[in-house]
Amino acid sequence: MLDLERHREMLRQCSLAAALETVGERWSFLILRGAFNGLHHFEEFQSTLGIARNILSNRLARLVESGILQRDPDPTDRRRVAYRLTEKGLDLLPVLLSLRQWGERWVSGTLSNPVLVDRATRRQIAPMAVRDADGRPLRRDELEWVDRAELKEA
Amino acid sequence: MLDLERHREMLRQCSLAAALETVGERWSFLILRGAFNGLHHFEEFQSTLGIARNILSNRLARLVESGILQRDPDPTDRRRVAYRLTEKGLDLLPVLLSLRQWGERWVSGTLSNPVLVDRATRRQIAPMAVRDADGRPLRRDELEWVDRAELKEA
DNA sequence: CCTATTAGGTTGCAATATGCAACTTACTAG
DNA sequence: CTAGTAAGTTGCATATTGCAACCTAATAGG
Repeated sequence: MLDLERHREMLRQCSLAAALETVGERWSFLILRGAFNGLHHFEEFQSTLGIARNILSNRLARLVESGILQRDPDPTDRRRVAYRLTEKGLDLLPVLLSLRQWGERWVSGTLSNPVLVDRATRRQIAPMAVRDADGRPLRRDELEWVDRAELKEA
Repeated sequence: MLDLERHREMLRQCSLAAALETVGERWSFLILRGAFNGLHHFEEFQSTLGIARNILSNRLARLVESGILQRDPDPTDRRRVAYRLTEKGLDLLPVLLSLRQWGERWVSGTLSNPVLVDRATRRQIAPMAVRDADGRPLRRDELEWVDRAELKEA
């Protein structure tokens, strides 16, 4: 497995691979979904997800280690530990929503619950979409991949 | 905070697990990244990703089976097979971009390449963000999770 | 204080999944 | 007819996951 380590280093330069290194393991994303929905404690994650305790222990440790969750011992009950999302973890929300919307549309067919709303207007958020710099949604035929070097014009 | 039974019910209705079922396996997403960047053939995926041939074979089969890729035998060279994204697969672009942007910002620190632009203006697309129904980006403190049933107010 | 229960783990072991190298099968090019 | 190429498959080693039982430190109740 030495080559595997070397390969991981190579892939670290691609930010997608880098992202998957930290959140691409089995269960990691479901744990994060739980965290976004207000779960904080080991036993809560364990019972709602039905994940094996050793795997949960391992994943929480890795998520903490990579700065996505923070581990806060409860001062009023020293057995308890609260896991909560850091800024880095909270910033995964667009990923989570995109994936959820895709699953909703193409796999499960059912509308997910709960739903995110604009607190002020109580209106549901827009579907995640690729948009231009002004926020206008772009169709796929309006998109093109270019080398970053060619971007300098204008 | 909501009780555990309620969480259990929420998590059951969430389509995230369904999505992860089909694209959450190791390598699947990196294969899709390749497909989005123009790879089509077995040997191309194999050599650019460095993935084991048997695993690649298995993942391609699963992605085809779940309708994310389609397998097109090349009529001019009957050894060759082109794997290309279906509508369902192409619709994963927001997920891929969100994840890539997160990795760029929080993990790799380096800017990814290539980059998506609006074909007409040559301007780079906006970062993936949570937006209200009118397309305005929302800060995290403007967001709230609500039960879908409470949404009915026009 | 003594005991039961709870929270958050760890351990040992079986079942799966992954990784690697070598091999195969069908073509195709020369 | 031969060499090479594309897309796999096979056998076997290593890693990861899942399960159940166990452990330890803290409470909670009487």
